[in-house]
Amino acid sequence: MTSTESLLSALRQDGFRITPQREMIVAAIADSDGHTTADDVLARVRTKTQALNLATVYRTLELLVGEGLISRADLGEGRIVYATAGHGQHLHLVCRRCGRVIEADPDLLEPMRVQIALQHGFQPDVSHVPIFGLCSDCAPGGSD
Amino acid sequence: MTSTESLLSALRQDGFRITPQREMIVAAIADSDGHTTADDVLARVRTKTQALNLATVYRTLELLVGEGLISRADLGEGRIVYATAGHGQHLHLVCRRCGRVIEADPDLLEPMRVQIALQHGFQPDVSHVPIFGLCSDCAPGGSD
DNA sequence: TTTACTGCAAATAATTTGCAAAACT
DNA sequence: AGTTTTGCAAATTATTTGCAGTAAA
Repeated sequence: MTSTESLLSALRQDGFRITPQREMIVAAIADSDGHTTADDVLARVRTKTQALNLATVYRTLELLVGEGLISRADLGEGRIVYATAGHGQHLHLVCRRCGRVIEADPDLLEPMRVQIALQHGFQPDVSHVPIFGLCSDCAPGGSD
Repeated sequence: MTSTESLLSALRQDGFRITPQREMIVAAIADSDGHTTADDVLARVRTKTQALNLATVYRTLELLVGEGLISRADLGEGRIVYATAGHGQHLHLVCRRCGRVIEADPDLLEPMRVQIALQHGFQPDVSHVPIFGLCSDCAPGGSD
């Protein structure tokens, strides 16, 4: 079963209706390799049909996040990205200067996650963690 | 020398003018225990005088961040907080559900920071790191 | 048939910007 | 005096919302 199908059936099970718009939105999220924005979802769907409004994208994204079916990461500067929950963990290194987003090994978060859970009873959303800073190209005093 | 004074002299050294507005804004940031928003800065200053416009707050905050004199952290949902750079490191645990922000030991970041630097040449802004998730009160299946 | 969902357009809200007046150096 | 900075108000951008029509179940 594709991830699109499982997301849709989860929605249906929770009593929500499956509309063409929702199908297309979910497919667009699943298609993206795991990082989409509201705008991007609209653009992807619009390559196929005009039958989708941005407001609907927002509403559907909100619905999916609320149902825990997709995760949401705030990369700063209004950049909010979504990914299917089954897509695995992400550690995004977001460059404050050039805006570049680098993927790092999410296992690096494990020790910290465990300690935070132990010390504060806080459950970090390790599925999608943004870390801000400067990439090698933008860092001052770098070796380049 | 207070941190307010050092920030102002740094500004002056870089060729910027010291205005009453900038003095008040810098003092407000230093006064706050290290976490302020643009709105909060305006409110703090407004308790003393009306001679300050929100646009000026934004411009000054941007200036200070650009000069590296204060750090800026995006806590999501439009919550952007500022802190004086000399205020030490912060690890914010931001609850996605209730919005609570818990302070954690920034040393927890060290191992990850080192690995990220080694593996990607990326320099995380460890002065102010937000981690999103669910606090003990909001986490499902918690022990409460 | 019933009620949820969608599209449209207007409403929000936070931040940014142009420009003339005011003020730092 | 000369240039930067400020205040004001309008512009911008992303997101949200009301409402009436459309469609899933």
